[in-house]
Amino acid sequence: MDNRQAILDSALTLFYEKGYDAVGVQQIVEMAGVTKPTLYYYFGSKQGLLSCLLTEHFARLEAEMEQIKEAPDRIPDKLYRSARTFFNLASADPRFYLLMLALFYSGRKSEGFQTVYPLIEKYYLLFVDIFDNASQELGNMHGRQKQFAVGFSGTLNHYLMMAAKDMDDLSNLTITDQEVYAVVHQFMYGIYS
Amino acid sequence: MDNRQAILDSALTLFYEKGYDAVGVQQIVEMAGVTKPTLYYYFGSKQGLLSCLLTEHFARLEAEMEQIKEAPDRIPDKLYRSARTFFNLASADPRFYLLMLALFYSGRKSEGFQTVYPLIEKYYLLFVDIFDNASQELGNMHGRQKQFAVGFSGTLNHYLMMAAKDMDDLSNLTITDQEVYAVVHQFMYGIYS
DNA sequence: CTTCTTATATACCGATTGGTATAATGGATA
DNA sequence: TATCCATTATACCAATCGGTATATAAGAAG
Repeated sequence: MDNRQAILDSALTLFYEKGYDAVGVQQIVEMAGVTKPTLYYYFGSKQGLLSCLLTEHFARLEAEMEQIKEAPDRIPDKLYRSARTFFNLASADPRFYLLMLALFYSGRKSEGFQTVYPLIEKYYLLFVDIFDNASQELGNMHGRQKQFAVGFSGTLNHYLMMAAKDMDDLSNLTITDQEVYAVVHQFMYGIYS
Repeated sequence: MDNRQAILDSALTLFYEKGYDAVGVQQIVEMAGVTKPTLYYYFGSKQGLLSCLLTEHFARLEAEMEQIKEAPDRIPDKLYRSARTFFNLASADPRFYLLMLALFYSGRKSEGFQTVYPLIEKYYLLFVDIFDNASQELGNMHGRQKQFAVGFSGTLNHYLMMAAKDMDDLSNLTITDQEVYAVVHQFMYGIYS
């Protein structure tokens, strides 16, 4: 048994279910079957645990997103591949994705928001970059790149929120390629019009 | 001085800034310039305070949304008026709207979510109703009314999140009629296509 | 066998948590 | 004046909060 991993998994479940602030470290270690010093040995603090949890999950996006950014694809394809990547991440562990959303929507001065924001900003800036490099393809964007970046990621998040909403068993959250296409298609509609 | 109102206002600010779970009742009463028994006299519990806070703000929507539902307008007009109403609510007090969003995105088993959900569901069902009564106008919706309802309210929330994102002073959060039109227009695009 | 390092548990810390028992205000009513 | 009711403060509660000092167990290295 890997205690470190057990702690991470228990924390993810509890943070997702009840929220970061509402969960005590005591509850986490009990669920993981360890004691508090073990948690503090690996993660240093409650916030360190959250930070580590988020960073390790976000790492899965890293390579793939970098690839998409550098590829010579046209905008619709880049957006399609990005959406597919995000949806795959959400399917792989809905708990993580929904926790991320909850933290992102929480108060700016909260520990949770401040922990997740740097990670989210990274991928947000990557989207800005994609739209920046596409001025020639989409014509003059009049500085609306940021708006599109926020809009696109917001659209993806909203779609996943919708998909997860009515499920009580999140273990088989899947988004088909047709759905991905439809989401990106509808978003592009808004850009071209 | 109205102590009850002072408590509600302090709670709204703190809940919005740091999150419901991260704020203690002690902090609330200190900011309001009262003591704990005063808070418990008026609201009974911390959750009672939140519930009261949300209910009183939601009440502003009540009449207007009921009017929109009963009106003989066509779908685009109903959606436009609904959007305008929601945006006005957000403008009137961005703290409340963003708190509501944070609670809605928080874990299903959290006190905050369970408190806000019945209130949100009410207006969600109202949207479902609007789309239900519009089958003849929009053609066979193949049971996608709920999807549209979630999608529409999600679009509004997402737009307000966007608008509030980069503002450090939320006191003048305004959404113009042109913007409202654009948002609804883009959403309708997705429906007809 | 000894020493060093990694990993874990017992038992504790002061501070804060949501909540309350009790009493004292102060204005209206009788 | 006496009574009553709404409102507020002092002082307290057990429980939990995030975090730690100390000791110990186990395996690797010398």
